[in-house]
Amino acid sequence: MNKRALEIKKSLSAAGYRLTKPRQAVIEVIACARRSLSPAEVLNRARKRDPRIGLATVYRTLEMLQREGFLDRVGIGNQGYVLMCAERGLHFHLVCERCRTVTELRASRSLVHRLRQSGFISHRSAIEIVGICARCRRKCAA
Amino acid sequence: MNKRALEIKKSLSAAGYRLTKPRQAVIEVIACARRSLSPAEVLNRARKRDPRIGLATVYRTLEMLQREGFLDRVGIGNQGYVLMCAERGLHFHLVCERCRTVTELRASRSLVHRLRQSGFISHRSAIEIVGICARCRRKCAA
DNA sequence: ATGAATGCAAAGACTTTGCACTACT
DNA sequence: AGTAGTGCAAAGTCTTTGCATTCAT
Repeated sequence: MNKRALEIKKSLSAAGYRLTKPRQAVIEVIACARRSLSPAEVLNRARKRDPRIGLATVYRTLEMLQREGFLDRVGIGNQGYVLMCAERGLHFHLVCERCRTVTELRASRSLVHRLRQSGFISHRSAIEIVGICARCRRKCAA
Repeated sequence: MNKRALEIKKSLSAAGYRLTKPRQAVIEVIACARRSLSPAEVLNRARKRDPRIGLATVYRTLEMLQREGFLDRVGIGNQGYVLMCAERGLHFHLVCERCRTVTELRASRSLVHRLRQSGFISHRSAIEIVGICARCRRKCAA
C-alpha cells in the first residue's frame, strides 16, 4: 500500500469524507502513477481495483481531490490530465508532452520572493512547464 | 493599428500564409487584449471587425498562431484560453483566475539554468501561474 | 438507519471536420 | 486562374448532471 495514499485517505476521512471503494481505488491509482493520467486512464486503472466504478465517479473524485489540494490538473493541448503532488511548497512540474512523465523541481527562493512582491497570490503549489523530457529527446535524436 | 499585430501579420505573410480578413481580425483582437480570452470571446470581438467570421475559423486561426509561436494557450479549470505573448524568452504568465488579467514576469537566469541542466526542453516560452492578482485580492478584502 | 456517494444514461459544453463556396495572391 | 482559406452544420470528444439505488458510518 502506497504511503501517500494512506496519508490522503486519513486526511479525507478526518475531513468528513466517506472512504468508499471507488474513492480508494482512484486515490491509490493516482498515488502510484509515475506520470500524469487522463480521467479515462484513471478509470481503466481504477477498474482493476474496483471493476464497478464509473467514469462519473472518477470525475467527481478527481474534483474533490483537487479541491482538497492533493491533486493538480495539467493541460496538454485541450485535454485535461491529473497528477498527484508530492512537494508541499511552490514547485514546478516538468511535464513531458510525449510520455507525460512528470518531474518535480523546487522553486527558488527568489521566484517566491518576486511573486510575493508582485502582489499575486497563487494557492496552487504546482506550476506546470510543458516540454520534452531528456529521455524522449534522446529517443527522438536516435 | 497595434504594432505587435503588424509584426505578426508581416511574419505570417512572409511564411506564406494568406492575410485574409478573418485572420487579421483575430490577430488584432488578440494583440489588443489585456487579458486572456476564450475562443468564444475572440469570436465576439472579431465580429466587430469582420461580422462574417465563424467560430471554426477562430479555432483554425488560433491553432495556426500557436503553431507559429505567437500565441499561448492557458488552462483555467477545463476551459482553454488564449493570449498573445509579448516576451520572447522564458517567462511566467501570472493569470488571475478571477479577472483573467495576465501579467508577464521574466524568468530568472537560475531557473533557465536549472531547467537546462535537467535535460528538459520546453519550446513554449510561457509558464502559467494561476492565482489571484493584487487588484482582485484588494476587492475581495473590501 | 440514513444520507452521502454511486452508476447509469442523458444532457451539455467545447472543439474538430467535411464540403461547397469565396477571395487572396 | 488557381488554391488556400472560409462558413456552415454535423460529428466527435470530454465533462457534468439527474435520479433511483447502494453502502459507509
